[in-house]
Amino acid sequence: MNRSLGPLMAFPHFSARSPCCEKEHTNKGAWSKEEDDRLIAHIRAHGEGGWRSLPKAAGLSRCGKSCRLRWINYLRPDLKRGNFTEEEDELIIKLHSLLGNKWSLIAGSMPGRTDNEIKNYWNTHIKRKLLSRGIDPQTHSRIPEAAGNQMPNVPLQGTPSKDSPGYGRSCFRLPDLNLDLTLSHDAEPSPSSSNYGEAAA
DNA sequence: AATCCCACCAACCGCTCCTTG
DNA sequence: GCAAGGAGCGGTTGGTGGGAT
Repeated sequence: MNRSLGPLMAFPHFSARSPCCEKEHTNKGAWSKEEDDRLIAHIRAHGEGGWRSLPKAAGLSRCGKSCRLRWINYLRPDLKRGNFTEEEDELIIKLHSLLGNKWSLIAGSMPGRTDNEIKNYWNTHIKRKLLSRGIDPQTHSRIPEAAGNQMPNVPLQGTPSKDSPGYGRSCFRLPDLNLDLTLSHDAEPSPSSSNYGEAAA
């Protein structure tokens, strides 16, 4: 991580934030079947949200963040799981070239897949796949010494960054991809933004 | 059979963003 | 406009299983 940490990092005990939970009294590590069942039962009864208070209400000795992660990445009923298809591979590559490491945005375009799953898959499979094609996984441009003819060295268009003007509200397009990604805080998820399946085909 | 190495992935950590009062 | 707290995100770590030696 290369975020500006500020002077407080030298003095962690002066953190401006209280911890999200009392770590001495929370379980860590792998979830047991019983914990999963409790979490599922609670969310079925009360719905998602209120993660901070959920552990107590559900009778779990877990941090709220941990509960949220477990639900989103593993317990949610609409998860697809299983191997990624070749089409999904290509879609991830294209979306990553467009959006960078915005895993949640990429996951938003891939129903049934989670940001964590995609991130892991990227780091373990796709990075290597691109390198073997002579493509830099971060820039999506050709690696000079591995020059082949796999891909024209086209500069990326509109790869967003927090420092770029209009971040979060811009429209990005990729020439060979039939995408119209309008990123807007107040935009409704529109059917027109769900044509990624066609684009990947 | 033992051990080492590597790939995979669930989960954690620390940060920023967003909402609310 | 500001501060505080909750939610969400992305990077990283650690445990585990399988293949190689």
